[in-house]
Amino acid sequence: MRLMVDLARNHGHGSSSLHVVAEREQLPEAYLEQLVAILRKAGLVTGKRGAGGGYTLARDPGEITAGDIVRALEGPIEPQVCTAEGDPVVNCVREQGCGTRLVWLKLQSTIATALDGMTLAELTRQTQPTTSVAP
Amino acid sequence: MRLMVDLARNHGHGSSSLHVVAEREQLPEAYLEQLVAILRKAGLVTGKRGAGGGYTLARDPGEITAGDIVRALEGPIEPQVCTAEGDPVVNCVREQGCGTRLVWLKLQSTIATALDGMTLAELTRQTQPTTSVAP
DNA sequence: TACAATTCCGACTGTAGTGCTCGGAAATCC
DNA sequence: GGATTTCCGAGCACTACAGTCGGAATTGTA
Repeated sequence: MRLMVDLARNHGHGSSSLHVVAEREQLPEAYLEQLVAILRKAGLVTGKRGAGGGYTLARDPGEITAGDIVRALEGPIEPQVCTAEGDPVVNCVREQGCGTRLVWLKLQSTIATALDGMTLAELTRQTQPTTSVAP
Repeated sequence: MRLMVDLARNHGHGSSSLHVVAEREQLPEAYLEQLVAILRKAGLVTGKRGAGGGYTLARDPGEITAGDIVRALEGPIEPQVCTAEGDPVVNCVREQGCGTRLVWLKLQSTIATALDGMTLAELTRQTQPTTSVAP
């Protein structure tokens, strides 16, 4: 998440190497490498190899939501297996009788709505960069 | 959760033993025992020992929310440690600069609102019992 | 009073996810 | 050719979750 917001902040100024991002965000570089691989496969970022390379957002910051990122990294939003996003009810034998399915369904849609409603553009707008850049 | 809804359904008809609940809800009794101990310590249910004993909701089903149950079993609602419910920001050094704290804060309040808005009474009203009882 | 039912309690186990490390191969720029 | 950087796979420590087990304390009833 922090990685993506960082990339969003630098969107339009070329690509950022993980090394730089890791330093800016105080995150372990080796770990980011692993995460960004998933984000790349999900089509959220694009990587460029070699010296001067790095990563860039694949879409405009206004077109990427927190939901996109969460889904890429953690799979479909499902408080319980029986309430997986979009899929038909397949894992639960109880369906009708289950007194709690309603809770998880409601929760799932609430969470999804909240996450899908926040774009990276908004997040960069509403927060300060971690290290201030000279003017 | 299923346990609590089951108790709510039987509220006003004496106490239910875990043995019976476990059978009705198809849940492992030994496991329920452990969970109900937590719920009891949280003041959500009361237990009565001995033959004919069992558990009862400590309050009216309309006075117990899904949020109460989740908080009892899983602790405060916090998508991230730095966004624990109610507490002042204490775990995060980044505070201002963190581009993602907003996401978790929003998520936390959304989830809490959703869970706190569902009472056991509503859940029993909107669902069928797992095994139908003869009239 | 004995017995059965039932809560109460603590310790233990297996599995999966999360955050993180390491070593190395491939591409790209200078 | 060398530095930079992405790409890839394997592995590790920790924690939470779901579940089991054995046994002690309490209470109603025959």
